[in-house]
Amino acid sequence: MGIYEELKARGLIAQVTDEEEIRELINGGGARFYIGFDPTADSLHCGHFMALCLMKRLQQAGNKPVVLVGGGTGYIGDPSGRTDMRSMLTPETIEHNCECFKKQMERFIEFGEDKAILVNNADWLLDLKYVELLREVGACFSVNNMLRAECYKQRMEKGLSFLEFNYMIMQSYDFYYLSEHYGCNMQFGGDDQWSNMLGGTELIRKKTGKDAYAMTITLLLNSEGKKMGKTQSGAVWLDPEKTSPFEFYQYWRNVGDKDVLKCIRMLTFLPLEEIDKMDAWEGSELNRAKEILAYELTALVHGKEEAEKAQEAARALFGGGGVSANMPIYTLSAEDLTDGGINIMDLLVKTGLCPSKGEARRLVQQGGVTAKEEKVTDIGKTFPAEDFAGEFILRKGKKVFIKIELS
RNA sequence: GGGGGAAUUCCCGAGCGGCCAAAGGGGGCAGACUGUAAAUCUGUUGUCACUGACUUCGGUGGUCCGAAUCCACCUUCCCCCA
Repeated sequence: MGIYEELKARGLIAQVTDEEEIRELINGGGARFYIGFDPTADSLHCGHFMALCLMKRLQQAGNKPVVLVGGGTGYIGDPSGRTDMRSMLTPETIEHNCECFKKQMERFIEFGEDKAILVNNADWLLDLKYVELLREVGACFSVNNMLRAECYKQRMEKGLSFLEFNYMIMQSYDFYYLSEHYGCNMQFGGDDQWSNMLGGTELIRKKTGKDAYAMTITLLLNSEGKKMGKTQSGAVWLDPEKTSPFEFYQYWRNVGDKDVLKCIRMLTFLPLEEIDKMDAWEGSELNRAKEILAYELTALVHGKEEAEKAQEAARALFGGGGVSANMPIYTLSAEDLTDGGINIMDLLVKTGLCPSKGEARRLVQQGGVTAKEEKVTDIGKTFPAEDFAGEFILRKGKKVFIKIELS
C-alpha cells in the first residue's frame, strides 16, 4: 500500500486537484510539497498538528517537505471560513509567534540538508512592489471568480475588507514563488484553504505553464459537525504551558463515542490493521480505545514520559485508585491561612478552581465540591492547617481537581 | 461623495426615562443518570462584606430627581445610491 492509499484509508484526504498525478507523485516520493502556517498565536494547536503529522507521513515516504511560516501573510489575515475580521497583529507579535512555531515544529519534523526546510514568506512578500505585483500577478486573477470562492462566502454577508480579500493572492503568490525558487510542485493544507490553494495552482499554470497540485486535509469534525481541538476556553494547544499534558490527554480521553475511531485513524501513527480491529469495539471496550487515543497523541506531542504520567494520573483519579503523584499541585503558604485555617471559598478561588467567590459559593451550594473525599456543602467550612498534613485533594465536579500542600 | 441603520453581559438577541444586573436562546459550570462518552432532566450563569451594596449596555460629554433608553460629538461596522 502506498502512502496515498494509506492517507485515503485514514480519511485524511478531503480534496485533490488530480488524483492520478498526486498518487504517483507522492507514492514515488517525488513531491516537494509545502504547508503554510500563519502565526496567529504563540503556539501551534491541534489543527496544525494534523498538518505536521501529514508532513511526517509524507516525509517518511520519501517526499520533501517545505514548512512555510506566514510571517508575511500574518500581516493580512486569512478570511477563510471566518465571519469576522481577524484582529491585526503587530509586527513584533508576528515575529515572536513565528519563533514559537519554529521551536515547536522542530519536535515533529526533521529539518536540515536534504530533509525538511523552513521558509518564511515575510522574506519575499514584504518586499513586493504594489504596481509591479498588480501587473505581474493581479492580472492573472479574476475578481468574478474570487468572489465566487467558498472561502469568502461567509464574509460576503458580513463584509470583507480589501486587505483580507488579498489574502488569496498572497497565498497564491507563495506557491508560485516556492515553485520557482524551491521546485515546489504541491501544496497541502486544511480543507478551508482549498480556494486559496487553487489560486496558486492557477497562477503557476498561467505564469509558467507548469502543473502544480494541491490536496487538502479533512477538517477534523466531531459527530456534531464542530471543529475538534477547541474547548470553551479556546484551542487545545501543543505548548505544555498553555495546555498541560494532562489537559491534553483528558481532551482526547473525553471525545465522543462516535468520534474515537475517526480520531485514531486520522491522528495516530498506529498501523491500520490494528485500528481496523478496534472498529468492532463497543461499550467499555470503546472506552479503552479512548485511552489509547489519548495516550498515543499525548506521546506524540509531549513525549512518552509525559503521556505515561498523564495516563497514570487519570487512572488514579477516575479509576477510584489512590492519589497520583502527577496531579496538579497548589502550594498554600502560611499567609494564605487566617487563624490557622482556610475557608473553603478562599481555597477554591486561591487554587484557581473558581474564578470568583460567587461561583465558589454556587458550586459549594450545588454540591459540586469535594475535599478529602468528602462532599463540602457548607460555604462556611474551614479547614485547619492540620488537614493539609496528609493528602489533600480538592475536587470540582468530576474532572477538575488539584492537590493541595502546605509549605 | 450622498442617504439610511447598527453597536447590550461569553455568543446571538430583546429591552416602555424609574418595576433593569437587564427577557429569550445558545454556550459554560454544577447536580441526577452513566462508561471520565452521548442523549435527557434539574439548578445556575456580573462582582463583593450576597434579604444589602457596588460596577456594567461602543467612547466622551450633556439633559434629568433618575439614563442601556433622550441630546451632542467621536469611533467602528452594515445597507442603499454614486
